[in-house]
Amino acid sequence: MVGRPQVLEAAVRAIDLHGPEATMDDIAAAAHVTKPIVYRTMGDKAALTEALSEWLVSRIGTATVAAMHAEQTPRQQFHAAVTAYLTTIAEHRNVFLFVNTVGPSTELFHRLVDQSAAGLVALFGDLRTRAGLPRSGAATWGYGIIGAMQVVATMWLHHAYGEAGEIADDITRLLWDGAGTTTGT
Amino acid sequence: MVGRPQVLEAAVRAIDLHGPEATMDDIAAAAHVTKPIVYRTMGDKAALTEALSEWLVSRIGTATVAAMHAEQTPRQQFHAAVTAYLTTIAEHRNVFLFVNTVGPSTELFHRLVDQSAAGLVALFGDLRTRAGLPRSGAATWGYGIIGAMQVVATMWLHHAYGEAGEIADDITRLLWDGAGTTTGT
DNA sequence: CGCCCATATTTACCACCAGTACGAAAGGTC
DNA sequence: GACCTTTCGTACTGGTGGTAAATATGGGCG
Repeated sequence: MVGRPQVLEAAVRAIDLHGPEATMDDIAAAAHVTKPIVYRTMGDKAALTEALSEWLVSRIGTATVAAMHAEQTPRQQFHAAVTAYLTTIAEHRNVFLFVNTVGPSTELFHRLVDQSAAGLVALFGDLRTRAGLPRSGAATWGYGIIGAMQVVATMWLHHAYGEAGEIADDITRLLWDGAGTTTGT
Repeated sequence: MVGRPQVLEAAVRAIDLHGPEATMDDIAAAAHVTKPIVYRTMGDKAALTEALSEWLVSRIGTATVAAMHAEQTPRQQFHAAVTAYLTTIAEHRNVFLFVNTVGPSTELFHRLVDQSAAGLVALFGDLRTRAGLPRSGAATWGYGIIGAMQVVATMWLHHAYGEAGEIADDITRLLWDGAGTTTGT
């Protein structure tokens, strides 16, 4: 009897080995088990992907809280969170790419994005109301930040330009300071 | 003899009809032609997707120049460009979703992103050097803006929350003004 | 000990879609 | 009219997600 944890761990191993194109058979083989077992345990590929996403998000979360300190300014905390995100996905590069294999026009994508955005929405919802802005716009901010991180990270992994810290500098200048204010226009 | 324009137009029609899951057979049928013809004309699905992306980008471009005016402030121009982007993809919703079916861990995705980012990189590269920032960071800004627009647009099309103008307001507050400066922290 | 049933697992399959080989037909040339 | 070239359609392959039916495994009971 093989459970979710084993299959998940096997999936990570298979994806580390075969890259983001790892197939369900590869994952089953890595778990020393056959495909129907994987399907009985995990549901379908979307569910497995969702589980892997949660696995990644949790890693990013712990890396983030480890990097953020109370005495930092909000901007410094934002920068630390971005750096934690980048270094974590770099460590689990293939899993990140596998999770991001899901096309943006799928139901799973919407769930994953809404899930990831939830924390940001709560955070910026409060900040916005305190600043007199309608709370509703926080959703757009959440989506925007998720999307920006996603694409920057993907292209960064692909082109390998710059260090994580430099990339985090520029992301912070864009998302926190704003492109317009940074360039003085 | 059927050429690229006809196939492209047929692809748009087929995708409008069948949604973003339209298959190569659907497109061939819409062109009143068989699949090998489509492949001889367009190469493969990636090439067709790339052509559709260029088609969309060009529409967005004309909508953008129509919406931007010289007497506007840079911020107003940015807002107008975002609004043009959103309204254009809303008109061609399924084509947008089809193009975004391509997984972010593919070669095509990287090309499309680099392509779309090129203009932004040139623009913000100049602005950044004028502001004393290293030009290199413009790539990250380009990727970030592309990603933010992509995900916000996808979720907006899916959830249909708010008007294009409102979404553009919030995107502008995020990407132009900055989340930190807008919320006063 | 031997039989039988329930459960767990594998084998073997289907459906679907991108991409292509090969044959048929059409049209031009001598 | 016969031959050749070019163009197109049919029918296939390969590979992947997903599943149904056959099969092994193990435990209770006569």
